[in-house]
Amino acid sequence: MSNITAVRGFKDILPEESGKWQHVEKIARQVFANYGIHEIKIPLLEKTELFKRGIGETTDIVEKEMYTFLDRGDEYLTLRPEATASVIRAYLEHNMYKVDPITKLFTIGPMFRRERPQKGRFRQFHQINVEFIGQKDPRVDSELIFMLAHFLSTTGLTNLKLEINSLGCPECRPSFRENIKNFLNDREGRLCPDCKRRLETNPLRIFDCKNDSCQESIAEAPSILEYICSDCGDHFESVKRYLELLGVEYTINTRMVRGLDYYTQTAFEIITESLGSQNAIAGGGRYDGLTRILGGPDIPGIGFAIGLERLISLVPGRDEDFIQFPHLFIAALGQKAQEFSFPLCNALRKAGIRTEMDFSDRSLKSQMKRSDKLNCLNTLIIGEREIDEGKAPLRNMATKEQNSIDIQSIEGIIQTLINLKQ
RNA sequence: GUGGGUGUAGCUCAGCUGGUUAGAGUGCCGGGUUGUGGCCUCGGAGGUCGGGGGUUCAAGUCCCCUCACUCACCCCA
Repeated sequence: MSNITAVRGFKDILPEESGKWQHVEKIARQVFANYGIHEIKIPLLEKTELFKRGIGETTDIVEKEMYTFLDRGDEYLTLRPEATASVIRAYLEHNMYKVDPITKLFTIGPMFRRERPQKGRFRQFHQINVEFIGQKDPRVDSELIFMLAHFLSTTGLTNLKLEINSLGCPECRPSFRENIKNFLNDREGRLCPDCKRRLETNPLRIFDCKNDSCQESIAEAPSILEYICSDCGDHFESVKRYLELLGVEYTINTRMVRGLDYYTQTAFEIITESLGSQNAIAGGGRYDGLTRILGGPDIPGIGFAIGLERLISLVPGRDEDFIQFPHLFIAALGQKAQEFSFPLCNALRKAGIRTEMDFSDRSLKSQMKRSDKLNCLNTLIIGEREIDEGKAPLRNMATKEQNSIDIQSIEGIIQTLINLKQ
């Protein structure tokens, strides 16, 4: 019988990697707290309708990437492909806007998209999401981006690039879309097959194509920024001004389009050179129409998602730099010492001292080897002789210094080791 | 969904044009005298050569199918 393996595109995060994950999540919680953002935990499973309406029926995510199933012949459910729709659903469902018109939320967890796996892209992947709901002020856009940059640099990332754009609003986007379509219709012969198809489905996507001929065709194309209405234009100008005020460097990428239909006005991405073709480590934008689409009142919002796998792969430092080594290894020699050490070991742990020991009663040499392998800071050697004398050598594994410590009482040993820790 | 690459010990890989009991490094376990780790040294365990079929006296090595992983397209975090 063959072995059962993990599902394609679903990854185990192994113990040696988890230190880095915890480190990054800890920084996230600390940074977010400074900006008054509170954690919300939302379900992994939602009614399919939520994503169809929220993300958009014709997006790639909804058309071909969702894990959807019929629940006991009753209703269609979907493993969430992104978090914003769920956060807004919860926000509306609990009437949070009535308690406080300004809400800042974050959530951390897995997302599911059935794409072909490749470098930096998995079918189950993790995101950190932040949503600022209830404010339209361009300063909100700018401080959200400022905070994202703050967070990423705190994790140690460098050489990141911020790109921003404005996608306009339901008032002004359609006219731009028509214009691009007309512009490209004349040049259809030079477009790649994919882009010919996009001409009908989503002409804005042609901006993203990497094909040289398509890029040439579109080089002269009008920019969306020439078409957005004055409200959107003013908003974008203010966002840029406030970014400058906050000292955030950016470049304008008029070709950036986003894959989810709910975005309006400000859109942004953080990209890196060092990740291969999946180069976006974070992305987001404003979604002022989303609450209405989901059946609520008209409430503006803006947010972003960070790809945790991508982020963590760029965090400097080796995996082992993020794990906590034991303070102490107890090498117990012989029956009597083992009997003495077992309760001692667990009393030390209870007192906050990371302690390890070995039950196999092996030679001191192999117990020392194990202490070394576990990277224990100190080793306490206890044999019959030590128990009789009430004193035992405590070896500092780095300096090789050995000091005799009192082992008359467990309380005494705990106190000695706590003092040593400081 | 479409292409390319790769699948040999826990891990990283070697195995020339098919030829006797499949190798190395690393990791693991144990020794190198009586109670002290890292270095060195000796020994040991560990592989249905991804799976299935075929060609052949003989296949890890050639052919076909299949699966998995991986990179790219696509899309996005």
